[in-house]
Amino acid sequence: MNQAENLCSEHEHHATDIDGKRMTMPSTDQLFELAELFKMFSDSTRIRILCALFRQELCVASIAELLDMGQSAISHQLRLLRTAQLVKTRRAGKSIFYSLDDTHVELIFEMGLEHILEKEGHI
Amino acid sequence: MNQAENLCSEHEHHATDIDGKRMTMPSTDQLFELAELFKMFSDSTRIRILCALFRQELCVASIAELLDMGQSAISHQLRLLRTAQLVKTRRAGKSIFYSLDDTHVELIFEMGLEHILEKEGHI
DNA sequence: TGAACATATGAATGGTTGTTCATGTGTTCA
DNA sequence: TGAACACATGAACAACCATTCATATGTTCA
Repeated sequence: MNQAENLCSEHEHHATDIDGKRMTMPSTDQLFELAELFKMFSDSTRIRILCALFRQELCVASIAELLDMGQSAISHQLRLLRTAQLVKTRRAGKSIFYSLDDTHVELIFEMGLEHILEKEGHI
Repeated sequence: MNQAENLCSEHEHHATDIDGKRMTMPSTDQLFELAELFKMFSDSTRIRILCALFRQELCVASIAELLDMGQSAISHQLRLLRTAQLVKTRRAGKSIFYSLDDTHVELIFEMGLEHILEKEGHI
């Protein structure tokens, strides 16, 4: 029996400096915000919208047609993306064009795809 | 009135080559997988778990204590992270140690934090 | 101005999800 | 072996969420 195995029973839980670690972690508030950001990427519809906007700005009807979904559903999701400051709008006549409002989104997506490809290789 | 404003009425929706764009987008399946990945980051508890694992491997009880949550709740979340191949396990006696199983997670988080900081600056 | 169009939004709904409680599985050691 | 410990897991419940339907807002143009 080595020493590490015993620490749990002594309520130290194998961690030598839990309080110290907590201090170096991003604040709970920041991690909550981070979760909120990734929540925007956690839905297929929103991901497809953002991905479509990588290439060019698009109006709502274009996005709806591209994703083969109702205008209302798209509009609701765009509102969330707008609130998260991931997209911005520009009005042109009756249409409203949406475009990306963040330089990190593409990079984040790229690394997400790398993860997927890496894990697929292991199957 | 310029030409662009009219395209919506003609059901072209301002996009010159919608079909072409669809082909260059990642497949719907891939984007679904991508959403599933980001879904793992879309919860505060899971984010905090992963963040705690950046520094060192931890057993379940340590994580529960660190996050001030019940053991069962942590265990359920760890199961999801395991299924997503984001963490791996190592048994040591009665304890089971969890550690990160992906090199992209930290990079993705870093860019997420950059996004947050950038947007905070604009308020 | 008013009809047609593009988009936004509130309410309702079915599906999903995170936590808790109770219990099961696997390990250690006296 | 069996008690104590560490963790996993199934069921239940409440909270949340994405879509749809109906309708409202804002724009263009005849």
